[in-house]
Amino acid sequence: MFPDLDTPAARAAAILKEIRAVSAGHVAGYGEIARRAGMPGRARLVAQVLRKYGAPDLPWYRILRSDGSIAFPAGSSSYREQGQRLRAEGVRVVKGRVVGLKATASVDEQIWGPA
DNA sequence: AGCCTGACAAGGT
DNA sequence: AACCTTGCCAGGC
Repeated sequence: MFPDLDTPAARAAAILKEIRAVSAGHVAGYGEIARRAGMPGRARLVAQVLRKYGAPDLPWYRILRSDGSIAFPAGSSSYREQGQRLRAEGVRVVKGRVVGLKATASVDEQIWGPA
C-alpha cells in the first residue's frame, strides 16, 4: 500500500515535506501546513513535529501563527533567532509579528508572500 | 483507558 | 491590536 497517514512517522514526514515547500521570503501558518499535509485541524501536530524533528536544513522559521506572529515566548533565544532569520530573507518583522506580506492563496489561508 | 500537555485556531470583548 | 475562553487532537506517560 501507499504510505498513508496512519502512523506518527508518516504524518511527520508529510508535515516536514510541506514545511520544506515554503520558499524563501514566504511564510505560512501552522494550520495551513497541516491542511496542505492532508490533516486539517491539526495545527498543534505541526508544532509538535517541529519541536521533535527539527533539522538544520529545515526552514522552521517560516512557520508562524495564523495571525502572523512568532510562536515562541517573546525574548527567548528561539524567538530572536526566528526574527533574525526572517529579516535575513527580506521579511519585515515588527514586535514579533510579520508585516507587509500579502496573501498568496485565498484570504482565509495562512500563507503569505512578498507584497 | 485516562489524564495532561502543547512552536495552535477562532470567536468574542 | 490585545486578551481571554473554548475547541481541538495527536503524543507521551
